[in-house]
Amino acid sequence: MKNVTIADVAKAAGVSVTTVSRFINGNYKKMSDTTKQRVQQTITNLHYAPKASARKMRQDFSQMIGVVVGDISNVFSSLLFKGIYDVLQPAGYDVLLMNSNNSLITEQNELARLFTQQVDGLILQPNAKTFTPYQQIQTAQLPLVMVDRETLNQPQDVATVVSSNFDASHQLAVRLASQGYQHIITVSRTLAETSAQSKRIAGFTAGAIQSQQTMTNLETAHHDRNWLQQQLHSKIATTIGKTAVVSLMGPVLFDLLAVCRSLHLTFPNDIGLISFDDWTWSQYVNDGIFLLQQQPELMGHVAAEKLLQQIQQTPITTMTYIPVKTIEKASL
Amino acid sequence: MKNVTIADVAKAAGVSVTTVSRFINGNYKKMSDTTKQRVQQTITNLHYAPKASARKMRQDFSQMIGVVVGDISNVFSSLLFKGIYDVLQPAGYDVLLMNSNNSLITEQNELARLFTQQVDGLILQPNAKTFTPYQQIQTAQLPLVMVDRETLNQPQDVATVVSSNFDASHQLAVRLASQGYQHIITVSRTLAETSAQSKRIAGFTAGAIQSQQTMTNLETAHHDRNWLQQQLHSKIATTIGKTAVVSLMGPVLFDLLAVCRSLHLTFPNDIGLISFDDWTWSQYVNDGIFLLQQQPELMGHVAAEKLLQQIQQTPITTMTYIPVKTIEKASL
DNA sequence: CTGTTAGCGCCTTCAA
DNA sequence: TTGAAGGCGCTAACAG
Repeated sequence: MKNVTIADVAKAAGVSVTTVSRFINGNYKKMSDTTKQRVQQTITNLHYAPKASARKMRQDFSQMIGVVVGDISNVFSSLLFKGIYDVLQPAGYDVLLMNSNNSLITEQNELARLFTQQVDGLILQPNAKTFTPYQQIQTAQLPLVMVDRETLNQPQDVATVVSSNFDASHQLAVRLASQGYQHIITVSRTLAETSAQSKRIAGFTAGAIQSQQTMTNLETAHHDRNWLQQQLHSKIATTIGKTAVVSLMGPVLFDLLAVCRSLHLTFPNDIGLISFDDWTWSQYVNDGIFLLQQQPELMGHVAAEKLLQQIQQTPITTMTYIPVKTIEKASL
Repeated sequence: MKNVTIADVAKAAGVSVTTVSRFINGNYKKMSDTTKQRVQQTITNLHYAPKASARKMRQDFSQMIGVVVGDISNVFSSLLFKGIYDVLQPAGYDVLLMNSNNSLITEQNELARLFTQQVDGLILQPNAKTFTPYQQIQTAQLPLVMVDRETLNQPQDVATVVSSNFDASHQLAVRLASQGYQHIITVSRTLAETSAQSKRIAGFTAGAIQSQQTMTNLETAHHDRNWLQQQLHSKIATTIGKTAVVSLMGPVLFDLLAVCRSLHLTFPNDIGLISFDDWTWSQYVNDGIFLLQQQPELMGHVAAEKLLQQIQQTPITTMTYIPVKTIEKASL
């Protein structure tokens, strides 16, 4: 039982390949009902399935979209993908998912592969600081949507979907002041200039200046949990007034909780504890952790829709900010 | 600037298409260094990228693998995918990811699309109870690996990777008895016969019989949290002896924690609390929740490796059980 | 070491 | 309402 082609179907049905092709593509206009029936029948009999690759040769689109995320084992990425998929699949697109491991080199390699696959569009959580490595995509006229991270020197017309990280952080800082917190300590894992974390730091800094609080960031990238513990201990021990500690990404919260336990710091008594997190598990830690939550699924949704619009040449708004949700819990 | 083809490169480099083709495919054996250089140069100059679809027409493989998971927003699925991807991508395969939403209909539709895309192999977290809907895959000689769920009437030679759900549950029941627990209540969300949850129930039941404990399952699929609360309350209120409550899947643990809080049940004092969960967030709830943890990433790894072996016609062991890890915490 | 050429399966213009 | 035929970009005989 070899590969069955459109010709096989045509022969078996006693019609021409053209007719079969028309049938496949839903061009029923010029086709008698009898023919239609017969073709349909033969197709199911022979288990015929048209081959996408052959199709792609003749058309100049592939009905495939490439998605490159930073780390699919991350809740953010997987929810983002879900949002994307739920829009693209019903629209008739198959999705090639690639995982860049937050590495620019891997990412560039994957982009090359997606080019080779002739995807009709690209949704990208970029790893590079600047837009330069993505210039080629624009040059190739390939519809593109950037998600979650803004690159520097990015042309105005590049569609982008990010969280309102700066605003949410800024507002929270001001609110913290109004609740009597005089010091803010943020804890990040990486300081990549373009990362969401940097925007958050910037937001808190701006808010702290405005509200006359102190603001420090602890960068844990090259340190272990002990280091964090020491830093936190010395900061808080030597400080007068209420301190709020903010985890700038989900995984950091794990570290922070461990450290608090070791240091016998309770919240909201000893410190205020806040975290950015895209997952609500922490509502079961004590009376819950105060959360700033992105909306990755919504972001995926919006990004996919923008991509489709680009493919259909519909003009789009290029920069979209998705609000960060505040989940109020007793840790503050 | 139109599509640049292999012919364009050939012309520009002053060689034949064959030579270019050979170069692309790494057939350097019969090629002078000068030619090689020239072709390389021209390719980069022209930004040439070979088109996968044209290639696929000539070869009978696509270098693409289809993966269908139940719910990508689930930690299990996303870690599973990561495991798969980390093996397949380095091996030169691109991965088409599909999300069946745990629906058989969606899944079948997606399988059809993957056929159309002529994937070289399939990794599937199946939704059907029986193997029948997947018969066609076998008939089409398409390499296939089933993950996470066993179907009924499944041919012996179908490669499968599942967690050792039964054994882990069985052993835990026995252990519970030895710790003085006389009653086991499991809480599930669905009772799909082939689901991992059913295997777990079976394991606990077998262990309970062996150790002379009572064993009840609470099926929450068509009920709300209130119902669960009432059930649990009445069971525990009317019971003499220690009771262990087991969440059979991660999300159920959320419900259970909420219910415990409402009923003022503490663990391990009032009840023993245990959960299957593929995510370790719960270590920060009180002194941590006792966990039975699958190893989705490892499962993906193994599944992908099995698939590659099938593609290379290497004989494989068809059924593999991946051990469930026990994370001992104070909730027991 | 290099080139010529025949298809792979499908869509689409053109003709009937 | 249907069919015939060319060609999409690439690979792999086969021929130098």
